[in-house]
Amino acid sequence: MPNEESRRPHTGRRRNEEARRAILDAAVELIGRDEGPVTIDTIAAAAGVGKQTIYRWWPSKGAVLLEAMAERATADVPVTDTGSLAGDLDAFLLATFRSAGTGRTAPLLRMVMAEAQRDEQVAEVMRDFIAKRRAALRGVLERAGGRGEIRADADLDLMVDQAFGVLWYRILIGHAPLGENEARELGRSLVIQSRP
Amino acid sequence: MPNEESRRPHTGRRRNEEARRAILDAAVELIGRDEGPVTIDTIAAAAGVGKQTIYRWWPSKGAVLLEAMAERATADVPVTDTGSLAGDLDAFLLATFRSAGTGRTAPLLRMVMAEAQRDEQVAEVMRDFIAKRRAALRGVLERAGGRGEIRADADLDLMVDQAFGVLWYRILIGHAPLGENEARELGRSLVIQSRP
Amino acid sequence: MPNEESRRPHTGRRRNEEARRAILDAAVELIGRDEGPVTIDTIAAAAGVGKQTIYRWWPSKGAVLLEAMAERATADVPVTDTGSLAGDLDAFLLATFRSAGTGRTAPLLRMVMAEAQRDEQVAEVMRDFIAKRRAALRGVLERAGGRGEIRADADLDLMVDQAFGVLWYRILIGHAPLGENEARELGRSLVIQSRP
Amino acid sequence: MPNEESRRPHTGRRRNEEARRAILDAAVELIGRDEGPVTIDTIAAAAGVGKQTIYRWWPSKGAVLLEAMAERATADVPVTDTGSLAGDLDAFLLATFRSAGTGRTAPLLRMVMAEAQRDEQVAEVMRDFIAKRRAALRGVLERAGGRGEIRADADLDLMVDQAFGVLWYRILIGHAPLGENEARELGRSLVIQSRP
DNA sequence: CCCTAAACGAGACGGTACGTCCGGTCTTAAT
DNA sequence: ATTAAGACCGGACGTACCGTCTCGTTTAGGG
Repeated sequence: MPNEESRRPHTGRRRNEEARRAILDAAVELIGRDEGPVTIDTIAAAAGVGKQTIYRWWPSKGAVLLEAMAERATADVPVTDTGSLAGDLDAFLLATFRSAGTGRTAPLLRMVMAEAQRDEQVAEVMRDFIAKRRAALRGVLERAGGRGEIRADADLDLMVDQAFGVLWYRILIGHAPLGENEARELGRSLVIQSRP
Repeated sequence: MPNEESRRPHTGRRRNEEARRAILDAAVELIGRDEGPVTIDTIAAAAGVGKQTIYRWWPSKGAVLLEAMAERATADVPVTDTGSLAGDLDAFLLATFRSAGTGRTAPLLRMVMAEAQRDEQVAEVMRDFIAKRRAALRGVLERAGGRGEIRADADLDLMVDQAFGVLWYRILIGHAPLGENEARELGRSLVIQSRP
Repeated sequence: MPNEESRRPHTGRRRNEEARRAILDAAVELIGRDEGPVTIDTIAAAAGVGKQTIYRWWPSKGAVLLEAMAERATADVPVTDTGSLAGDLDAFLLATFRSAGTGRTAPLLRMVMAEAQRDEQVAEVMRDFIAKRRAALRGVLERAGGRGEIRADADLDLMVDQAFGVLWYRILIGHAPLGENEARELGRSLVIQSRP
Repeated sequence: MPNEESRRPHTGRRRNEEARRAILDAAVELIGRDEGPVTIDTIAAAAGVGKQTIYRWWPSKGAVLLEAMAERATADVPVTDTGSLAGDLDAFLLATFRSAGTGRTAPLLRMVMAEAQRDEQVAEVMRDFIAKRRAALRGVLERAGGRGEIRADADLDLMVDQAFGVLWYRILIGHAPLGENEARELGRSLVIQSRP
């Protein structure tokens, strides 16, 4: 690790961006295809990369998956302001469900969540990631509160967890779909329960 | 495999119920104590049992944990009828949170859920278990509907998933507590959103 | 598998010669000490090596022991030419008995022979090894035949098998010693029976 | 092992002798057929017998095989007196080779010898058995000595071990046949080397 | 234009857990 | 009381992954 002064700016070969991409893509691809176990070895082989190249940049398999997941999530779910709680929720939840419910992403999320249960390091980064997503949704609710759309004694954190809870619960168990209708219905139920 | 007539009733030694108990208890105990990894070997050793005795009756570690989990859940969460949606929900959610949020049970649930993401056999039994718990809560809501306490266009399945979603989401991420206050607040929000 | 041109010379870490030595030595040591069972696990532990490192290079425990045995045998029994059958036999048998009858080697030979009875792969390599040893002794006899020291109708293969038969029989049963006197007496009996 | 008097003729279910035969036959049969491993379980199953019935009468698998082997050996090799060393040796060795070289017996002998290398109890009984066979052959030689057919300084024990050594060596390695010609040639070589 | 340090693909390494097999003991109902 | 069936404890097997450690090669600065 370079020190803060960076006295010797750099010598030697730089990180290969292609390898990074190949690793993340191979990981997602393997999880999505669901053929056999997804291990560091299979990821490395699928990416045409040595194992050490993975361990040089990530501490564990969970970290790789986590980065792949985070990459997709931040790209897909920008927060928009439509002027009404109903509109904002709809936009947020539709984008979120579309991103998370997708064929390739859902298995990835399942894997990351499973990994976080075994690996405390992954769990920690996961909590950070989750905190950001929750803050985004809570921001939507707080803005609506500023507009007087939410009853004073509403538990915003609980509402946030109801939204993400439904999402994760259905992803992990797979007993119900995660389509646009479900996103809208969920938005509606949150609007109703928060009315002053 | 014995046929439905059970023509050949049984020969040979019977299953040792003490061993079964020791295995399930050891598994829960080890997960709860959180000292080192919980493996089939450590469970067998802690239960004073040969590994084969575990594999004779369960196909995998996940199946053992699942059975231990199911045992506790059915014992702890009977459905009661208080006459009102608010009362019924309170009773159900308080019992559920108390059971699931307990020191020993929460790590067990996390482990089982993680296992279900890797092992399709576990996932299948998990889905059965989850379906029963959801049916119980849905029963509470339907009874309230019969009393006219619920608006006609409410999505009962979504409400059920909001409740269990919050529960699992908080267990798996661990960002918020799962105490009596949270149970009550959750019940209240469900009552509000379902009012006609 | 490298072709004859060796187009791709080699990539990746090379076989660790120290590990190989440690494994073979540990195996012989454990058999010699006769404390508890000699298993792949105990060999690996004694050699400070992972089990997989053993299985990467040998197909079975028998193969490990066989290699250890072959190593010792070729080192210890060079063929010498004294000019007379009696002298050559004496030299060969003394060296052979000294090598095979040694404290550490005899238990090794017993183990290998036992293993060869269960494992056809070991048996095959064993037959190769045995064939070489038999050829060496037969060479001694043929050289004597060239000098006219052996009757025409002598069955050289039978004589060879008498020599090695006595050796193995006594090693396996342990009813008689395998010292210098026995080697000399055996040599004498072979000389006598082969006289023209 | 049932005593010779059968003092307590019967209580409870009676099948002992049949079971004993079935076990010994099944063991030999399984070893001879060479299909899959020969374990206590497979022997019990093939004999239509419970495992406990085997362990009631024999201390280990090796003991079963040993008894099967001993049964055949004593039946097949009576010592005869033809009046000459050459004749006696021929008779003894032909009978021995015929018995040991047989399709079903040779694999049995290999198995027993292998077992004796691992199990000291089997080794002990094996040494007894071997001692008897050696004594029988030594008796033949001593009788010839009494007739003046053997030189004074011949090492009778060595000659005995040469004979049995060839036999076992070829059985265990399988590099040469064990037919009538080999028996006769072996007898001839022993006669030659013992001539006064 | 070479030198040197880092990153790379390959793959062997020490280690842990897996799920299976087998040996020898114990328990059950039937005979 | 003995049997066949079969569950039990213990322990070795051979495999799969993990995360680390060499190898020899490739690549990008700095001299």
